[in-house]
Amino acid sequence: MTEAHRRKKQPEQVRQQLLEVAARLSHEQGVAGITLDAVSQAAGVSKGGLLHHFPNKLALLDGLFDDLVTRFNREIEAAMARDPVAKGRFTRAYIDVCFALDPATDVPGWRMLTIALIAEPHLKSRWRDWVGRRSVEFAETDASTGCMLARFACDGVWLADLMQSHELDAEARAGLVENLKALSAQ
Amino acid sequence: MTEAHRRKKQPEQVRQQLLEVAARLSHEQGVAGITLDAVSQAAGVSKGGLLHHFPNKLALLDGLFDDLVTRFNREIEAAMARDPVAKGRFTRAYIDVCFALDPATDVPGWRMLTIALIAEPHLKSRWRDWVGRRSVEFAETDASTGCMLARFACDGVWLADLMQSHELDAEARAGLVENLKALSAQ
DNA sequence: ATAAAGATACCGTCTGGACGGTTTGTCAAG
DNA sequence: CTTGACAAACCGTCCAGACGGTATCTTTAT
Repeated sequence: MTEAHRRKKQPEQVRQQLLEVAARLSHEQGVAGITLDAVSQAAGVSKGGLLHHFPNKLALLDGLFDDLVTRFNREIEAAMARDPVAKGRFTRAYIDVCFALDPATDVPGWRMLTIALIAEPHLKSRWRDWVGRRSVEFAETDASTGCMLARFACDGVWLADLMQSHELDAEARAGLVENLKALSAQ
Repeated sequence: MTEAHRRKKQPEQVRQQLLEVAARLSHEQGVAGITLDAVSQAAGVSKGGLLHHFPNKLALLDGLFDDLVTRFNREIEAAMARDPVAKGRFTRAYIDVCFALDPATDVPGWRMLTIALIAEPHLKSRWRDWVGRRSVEFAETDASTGCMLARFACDGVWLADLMQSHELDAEARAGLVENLKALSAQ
């Protein structure tokens, strides 16, 4: 009842909790699982509490998008920093990050994002912006057909992970990574 | 009122009409646009009529899935029949069919399907079955890393078309096709 | 050949529940 | 004592599906 009133107020932590729960629910129950009721309840917060942090559902999806893209960006940049060769550097980072995703833990969040991306015109355009900026930024080093091809293949693998449609063992994945990296240098 | 009762009964045609309308609606209004009311009304059929053909909403999605996969299969087989070389034949057909999709007309149906695939565990497993059967069937000719890679890249391009995230002109697409086909022979 | 007897293909309304969002209230920290 | 961080009840809408019909087609019995 007044439970949450008594506990220490940690708005930032609650906000993070809400995002995590939303990602988890989308994994367990599909898109339909992301309802304000379900998210708030699973996060141990009332619906009003959720709507205090995110004024409406779209804002919640937006927050999730920001969160995940920020994380993705950070990993890409970290991977790029480790790569001494300029040509195809972005593409190799893309490959590494995509294949480093642990299907059991990381994919769920992205699964939801994909669905939201395709379903929500608003998020779709934000994603397009991200892709557009990146492709301009790395036009000098990563615009070759080989690089594009490699990145598209990453997306395909990622999609396969998402819908668990292909059974790829570690060996097959390693083989793919090797070939893709070769393409990125071409 | 009794209008539709008087018209000739054409169950198969009505069924097809319902599927077409469902695909169209998902294109125009997103997944949320696929409601029993909207589909039935746009197809010029009552809700009861729709539920006569498809006992519930999942059955409607199932029907859509069957319809589209059947069409996809037919095109794949037609493309394979035109290819004299055994090695990588399936993969090349896959490439052709994926790139032959007219983003303006064919994608809408697939867009909805993708969303449903990711969102609906039931359809997801049916898709997995299809992929599994195909990959067994063409294990001899299309199991090389190059072939797999090419097909994954197709999926990536198809995803990009779906969310209109990349601006690919005809030239870039042609270049991709060329490279992918080279990979299929490797 | 034909009429009765289903079977099939629909129609139109109703309901119960879910869901996004609002409002009002309450507690606690600064 | 004001403001931020919640709680809890509530509202309007939308939607899936149930239900009870009616009209047309098909089969069967005569």
